[in-house]
Amino acid sequence: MLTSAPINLKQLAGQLGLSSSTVSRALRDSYEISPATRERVQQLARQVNYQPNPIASNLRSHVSKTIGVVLPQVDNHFFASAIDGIEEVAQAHGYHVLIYLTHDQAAQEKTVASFLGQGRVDGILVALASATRSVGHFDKLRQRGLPIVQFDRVNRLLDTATVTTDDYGSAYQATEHLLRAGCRTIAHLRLTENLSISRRRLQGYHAALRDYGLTPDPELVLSASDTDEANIASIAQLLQQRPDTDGIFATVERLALSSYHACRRLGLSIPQTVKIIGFSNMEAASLLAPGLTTITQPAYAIGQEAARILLHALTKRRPVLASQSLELKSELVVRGSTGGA
Amino acid sequence: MLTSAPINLKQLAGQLGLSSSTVSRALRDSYEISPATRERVQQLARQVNYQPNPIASNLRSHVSKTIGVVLPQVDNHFFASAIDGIEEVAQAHGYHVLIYLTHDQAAQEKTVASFLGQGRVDGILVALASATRSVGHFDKLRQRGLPIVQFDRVNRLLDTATVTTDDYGSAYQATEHLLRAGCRTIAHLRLTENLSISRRRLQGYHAALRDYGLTPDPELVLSASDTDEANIASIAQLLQQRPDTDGIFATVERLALSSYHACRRLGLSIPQTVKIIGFSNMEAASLLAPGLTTITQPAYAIGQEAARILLHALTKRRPVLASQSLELKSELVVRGSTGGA
DNA sequence: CTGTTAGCGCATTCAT
DNA sequence: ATGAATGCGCTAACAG
Repeated sequence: MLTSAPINLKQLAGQLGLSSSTVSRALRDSYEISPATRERVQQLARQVNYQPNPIASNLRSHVSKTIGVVLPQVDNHFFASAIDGIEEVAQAHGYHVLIYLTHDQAAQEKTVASFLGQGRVDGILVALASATRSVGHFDKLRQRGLPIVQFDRVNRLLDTATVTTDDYGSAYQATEHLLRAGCRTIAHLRLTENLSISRRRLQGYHAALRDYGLTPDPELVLSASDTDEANIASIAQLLQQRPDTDGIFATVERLALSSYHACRRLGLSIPQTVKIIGFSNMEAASLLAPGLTTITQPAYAIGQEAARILLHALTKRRPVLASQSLELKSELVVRGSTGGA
Repeated sequence: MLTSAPINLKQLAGQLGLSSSTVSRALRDSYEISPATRERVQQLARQVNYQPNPIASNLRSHVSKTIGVVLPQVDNHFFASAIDGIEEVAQAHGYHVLIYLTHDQAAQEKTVASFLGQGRVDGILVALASATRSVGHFDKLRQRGLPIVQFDRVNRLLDTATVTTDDYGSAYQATEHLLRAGCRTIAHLRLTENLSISRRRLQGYHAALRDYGLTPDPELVLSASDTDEANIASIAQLLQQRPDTDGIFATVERLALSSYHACRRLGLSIPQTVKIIGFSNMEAASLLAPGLTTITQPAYAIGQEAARILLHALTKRRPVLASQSLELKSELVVRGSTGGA
């Protein structure tokens, strides 16, 4: 089926009257090659458009020039932007990006981890699934020497560099925003307990409440279910059980939207009766939604930084150190407060 | 650095007292292996957690079990959902997904095409960059026998199967929606002329205007620039030059949002003075935005179908036929007209 | 049904 | 500075 099979090293060497090993070295700028032949080789290589076979190269050298990216979802603007940043940095370094979606499921993530242990990738970028409790599947890879960087949804039990946002601070800020707007009964919607991101956001929320003289009420803290519909139902239920609820702090985009739905369904007017603030990376949300305040994470930058840390390790052949971890700032976007574009 | 190197075929064969070829065949369920030894082999393989090296396999068999996905962007809900669908189908078939972003630039796309010609992938899924004029770089791959499926942003000059939506029909429907709402001066915002998607959407718009007794006015047709800021400026300029404009039909999500921005900037009230309808796949948009009507493409399904066509070709070892092309329906979502979830 | 042999394309010894 | 030989781990052609 293949028409014009691409030229290979041996054929190139043949045309030059050299051995393939010499050509191989010349192409890789080996120091032990005369500048003259190096130039000659590289010129012909360009001329005939020689493309080294990356598979063969990989088999021999154990370098795939590929990184694996593991994400819970991509239909969420945060991860979409993160991929964008990752891809940009990877491409700039000549790396390829293999992508895997876990749909927030632990089993899926384990399967993916086993794929990643087969030598397809030189390193891994991961945002853990919210359902993940044990990180053994990734730790095994780490112990084998595969560099890993966690971002956003991280777990401290997995000893790697991490790139996160100031979850505590922005949760505090978000809660404070509602408190200043007069809210006194603020619901807290979160993904799951076992992500550090969830814990830290809850702590920020608690701290803000206390600083404003309020006592955290466990009844107002809701952990997400698997489906949007279930979440909307739980939120609606909470709002009915606690009609005094006047504020909602959603720690992820989906839950902010579900809150919107739930309020609509119950006929609660949104900025007036209940105020909603939520993490979200839809640039459109703050533009389109009246009364919705968003906390926007620097998703693109997070992707870039995570990729940079990983690629630095790969190109310098150094391990990834936990000490390289980064914490970036989120941005509170109050509707109307943003500029033009 | 690598601690416990994974076991390989030869070692496995050694432990079983068999030759590696027998083991290889037993693992691949070859018909010419006795059920007894096949069972024995597979059992030990599971026990010692043998993972075949996909790189070596690829080098030998020219099968990478990987598909390449080329996208203009991912910070756009349409493509994000499409990836989701693609990934799901790929994973179900045991395929891996390599992702490349072109940022709508032709040069980037050429580079990517050359990567894809190196044997990393068994097939390609592509949504063309809007800046792409010639498709020679992909056609070369196609001629070499690499199966390609285009989706959404397709070009007929590249003879492959395509998966698209009913661009003509939905553009007609969108324009009609504005006409019925009383609009008489409707601007048409599009990406670029050289995508069939753009042409067909423009035709649908023209047809609707004519059917309502209006003459298409070229002055109202605007092609997008490179940056959002430039687009907002052009749209604002158009709205000032033609203050009679009472409707905007944006053929892509970004342009719908830019229209929103432009109206805001000029202080035009959105459902009252100017009505906007736009293609968009933010499930949130129709929920959040007052007065914004959206046409939602079945992005997830498009991704799935495109992947299915490609994987069918790969697993059956058949070429991709243009006759396998699919056209899916879009959905017009008028604000408030949608149900609960 | 199973074993032997060969080689995918490249990078790396080891020679010279 | 260059070439010859070896093998990465696997699959396939060719025996038996």
